[in-house]
Amino acid sequence: MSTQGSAGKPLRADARRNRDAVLAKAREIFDEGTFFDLRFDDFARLAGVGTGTLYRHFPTREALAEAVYRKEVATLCEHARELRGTLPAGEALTSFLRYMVGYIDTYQGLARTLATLMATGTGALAEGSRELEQAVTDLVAAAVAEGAIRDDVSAGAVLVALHGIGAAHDRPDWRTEADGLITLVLAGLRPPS
Amino acid sequence: MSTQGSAGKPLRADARRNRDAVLAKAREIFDEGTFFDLRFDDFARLAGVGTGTLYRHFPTREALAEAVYRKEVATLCEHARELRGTLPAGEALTSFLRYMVGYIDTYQGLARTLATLMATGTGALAEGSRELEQAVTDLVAAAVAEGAIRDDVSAGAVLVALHGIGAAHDRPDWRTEADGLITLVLAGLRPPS
DNA sequence: GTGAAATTGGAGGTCATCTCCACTTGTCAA
DNA sequence: TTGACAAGTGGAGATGACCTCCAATTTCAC
Repeated sequence: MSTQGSAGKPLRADARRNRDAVLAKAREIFDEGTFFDLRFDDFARLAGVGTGTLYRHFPTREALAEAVYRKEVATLCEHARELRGTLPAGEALTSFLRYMVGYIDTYQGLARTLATLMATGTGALAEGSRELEQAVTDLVAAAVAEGAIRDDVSAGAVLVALHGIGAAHDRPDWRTEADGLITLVLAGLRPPS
Repeated sequence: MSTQGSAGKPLRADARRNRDAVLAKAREIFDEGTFFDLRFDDFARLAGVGTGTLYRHFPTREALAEAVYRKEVATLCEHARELRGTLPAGEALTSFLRYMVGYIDTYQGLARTLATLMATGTGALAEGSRELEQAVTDLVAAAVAEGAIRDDVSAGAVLVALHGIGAAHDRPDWRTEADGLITLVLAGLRPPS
């Protein structure tokens, strides 16, 4: 955990303590999926800080969400890199897409929160999204280079599918449908022989 | 255009006029994509009615959105049925999916509004969604029956893909990616020979 | 230890949402 | 046509969430 805020300036000890407390509580509430149901003021109380402090560290709800989201994305990207290093590119891509579904399934609340954020579309997620996007793009590019998948469809198409899976997670039969979509996409990606 | 409200009770002439005025203005603003940026009170002014009247007819923003959305969905479903009647099932499905992308492309504002609504997930869209879902399910079932596509993936998977396309419409390269995803899904749907 | 600078936290201003009800308009039977 | 009652209207104002501001407090370099 870094000793500085998002701007790079070193924070005073008490400031850092408070910032971390807020982040920890936010992550907790993210997981519960109630992040958007809570009054922002009450949230400050829950984290044990005053509203002023909360607003100083995170000027908007979205800014806070983004801070939490960044850690998640970092973890996912890390996993993508690992796969990339240990498997043939085609399998790495397959494995990663399956992993994403499982990940979203496990952290349903998080998925709900993220879906809301994306749709509200304040662009707060731009940076985190770009990182994840890059990871998927790399996997796809590598698979194309190996000839494991067709080369006439962009990685963006796969990302849109993932976006849909994340956004639709409240469907009753979500897991089956998500797995099914990944199956379709992977089948569709096979190079025409 | 019906002469009654959503509950089925016949409305008085002035009530119907107001309701229609609100709906017409709502549709307009839907298209602009600013539906969620507007104060609900101001919206009443724009439609030429008092706030009380607005709230009487549509208790929430979502209720209003749903009323507009229903018409759109009805149009889309009608188109699906037409295709279903004039083309072989496999082609009807292909055509419909391509059509949906074009439709969303044309009505970007509408897409943005719908994406927000879905993510906010008040369930207000449940009924309209179900109708659209049924249309796609029918197309898929018919194609399976004809042996035009594989039978081991549910229509839900296709819907999730569509959901993603609708939700991701703000991506810079959206149109290409959406077309690409449809291509992948269609290719993935081909029966393993 | 001391002073300067950074940080805190909650009281209160601001503004969108929604309710309420005195008044207006439409409907229908005679 | 007219009267009387039901249905509908609309905007003033209550409500409550969001965010700002600044006096008091804490940290840290010297």
